[in-house]
Amino acid sequence: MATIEDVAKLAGLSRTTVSRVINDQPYVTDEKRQRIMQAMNDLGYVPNSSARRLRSQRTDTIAVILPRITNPFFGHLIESMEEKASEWGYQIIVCQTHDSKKKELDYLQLLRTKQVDGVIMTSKVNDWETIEPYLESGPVILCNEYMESASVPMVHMNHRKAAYEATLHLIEEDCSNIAYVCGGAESHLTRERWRGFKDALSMTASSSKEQVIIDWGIDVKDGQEIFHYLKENHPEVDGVFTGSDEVAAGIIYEAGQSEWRIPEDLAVVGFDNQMISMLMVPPVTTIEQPVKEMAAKTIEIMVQELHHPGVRSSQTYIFDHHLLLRDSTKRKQLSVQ
Amino acid sequence: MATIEDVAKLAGLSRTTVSRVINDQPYVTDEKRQRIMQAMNDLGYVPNSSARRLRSQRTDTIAVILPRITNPFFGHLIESMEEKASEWGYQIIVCQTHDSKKKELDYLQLLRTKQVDGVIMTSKVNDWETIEPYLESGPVILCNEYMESASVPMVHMNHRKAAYEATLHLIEEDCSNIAYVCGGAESHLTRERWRGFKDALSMTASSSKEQVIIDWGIDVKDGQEIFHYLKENHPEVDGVFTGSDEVAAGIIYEAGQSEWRIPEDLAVVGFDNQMISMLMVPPVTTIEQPVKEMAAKTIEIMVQELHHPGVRSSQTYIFDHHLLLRDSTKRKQLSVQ
DNA sequence: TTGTAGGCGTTATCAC
DNA sequence: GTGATAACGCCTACAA
Repeated sequence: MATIEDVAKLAGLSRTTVSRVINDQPYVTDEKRQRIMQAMNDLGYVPNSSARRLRSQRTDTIAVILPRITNPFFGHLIESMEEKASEWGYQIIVCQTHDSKKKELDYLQLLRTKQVDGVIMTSKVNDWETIEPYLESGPVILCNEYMESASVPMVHMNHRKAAYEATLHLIEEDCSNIAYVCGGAESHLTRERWRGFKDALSMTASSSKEQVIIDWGIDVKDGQEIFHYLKENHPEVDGVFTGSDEVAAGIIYEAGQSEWRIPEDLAVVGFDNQMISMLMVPPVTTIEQPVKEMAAKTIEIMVQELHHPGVRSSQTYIFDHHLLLRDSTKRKQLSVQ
Repeated sequence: MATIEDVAKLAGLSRTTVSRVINDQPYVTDEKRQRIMQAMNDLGYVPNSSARRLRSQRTDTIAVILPRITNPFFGHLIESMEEKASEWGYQIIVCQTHDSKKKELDYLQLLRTKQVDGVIMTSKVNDWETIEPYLESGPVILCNEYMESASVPMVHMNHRKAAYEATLHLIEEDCSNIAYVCGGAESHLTRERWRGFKDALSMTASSSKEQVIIDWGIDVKDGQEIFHYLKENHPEVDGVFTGSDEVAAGIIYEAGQSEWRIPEDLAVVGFDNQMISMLMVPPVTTIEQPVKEMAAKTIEIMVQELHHPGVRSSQTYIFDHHLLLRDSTKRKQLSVQ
């Protein structure tokens, strides 16, 4: 590997001057600049990034913590983040926790060891008290996941309101026994959805029966099992609010296998407006999140914090959801027909 | 930020001894080891990774180049790679090219600037001649995408054979006008599939009509458009081989909207065995790739190359596919019923 | 068993 | 305009 020293020698100049050329600085005659460029070319020189990092104390890299990238919501989120970040000259490193507290901390450690300049958390499994000490080492931003009291910037949707609207919709479609399905790690986001769900239920005088709650629904497979669980143990349930389109799809798929009719026998609401929610038969009523916008805003804040360190903001940006009504909940119109 | 020097001072010892403790080396009395650990704790010391990288000339990071992470096939691939890599203490950085030649080269450049120790290419948009010079800077492995003549290790399926089998299956199901759909960048992988497709067709005396080829099918939306394209321009087509489950899903969805029957009016084959292929109505016949195994093997080779540099192998590992027969192609049995 | 000192490749500071 | 020189934080001969 050629170093800056080699270039300097070949060009018959000093490292300093070469460095100036590399970094597009002034105070170099055109003639020497040419000579140096030539030398760099001849040697196939490229600046060593480890050395630059050590010297500049910056890595131009951002860590994004998420549960698993195969969850399409996070896939889309990180895709958008990567695009935006690269516009600013930053790299993204993907940190999958698989909901492990240890892994999450390992990844936060990247901030301490200066392998990344900042961390974006799209999920959170450790307590905030455990995470807080890491803030000293660099900016941390919460995107998607959030908390009550902000000590860091947060970018997210109002999940409580979203869940509220979705549940209300189920009620309006004459569901009288609505099950609640969530999954993944216990989190504020999940609690917010739960609150929204309860808010809606409390609007109605009904719900005599005991509430059916399922907290282990993450993917399609879980959805399939959940259907059978409901069928066996809670045949009275006629509506389900799920925290993900994948779970909703699993339920609907298995319902089809068992010759249940959706939405007549069971209305289903998903979350995230993934492709799959449109493709299912029947298509799934779901909640759309402005993923790109949230990703862009998050990167924007991060870049700002990195460019103006010390100005630690803790602003919160809340985005609007959009309830997409589809056939998986269309009970009234169907019965009229 | 505390440095090794600070720790040494606080413990009343030298940097060397501290370094020994950090790296779990022998020749340190237990007592001093304790003292140093204490000091590290008190100062909240963590080794600076940029310095380590510069010193050791290693980054413990691997770049994975792919078109887009929201394509589930690549999502699963990178998920498995990340898991395996982290077992070996390596990080993965995600490099989405979006099929841009420039981006691909930018990412390969990471190898030159020593930001990563090695590169895994799961797709390839530039010519091999363009890529070859980068091999000097570190190991490059092809996973999924491949070439005729190997100068680097390759891990992949036999796409020709897979396409052959899938097409043969369509023929056996009495499809007489089979359209071929592929997408993304022109690549060897695509060409191999095309060959397999032709191999199968050449087995039959039929196919009087001109071949219908569509080369712009990547995702669900494309699939939807392709359906309409076929409906308008090639109503004689009664079978489609697609290079992706997403495209297949799009076709099937739109066929449903137009009241076409699948597979009676049109049989559809997908690729990759994504969740969606099982969930569609009807479920989609598809080709399963051993994603986890390929990912694991790729990381294994990479780690080996990194641990024993110089021994540049160019071994090829070919994995078997598995054709999953589902209802989207079940024409014969249906007509018998 | 411990410490000294040099260097990994850059860039910033200060002289010239 | 240009060039010495000193860091950045760490590891590792080599010496003691």
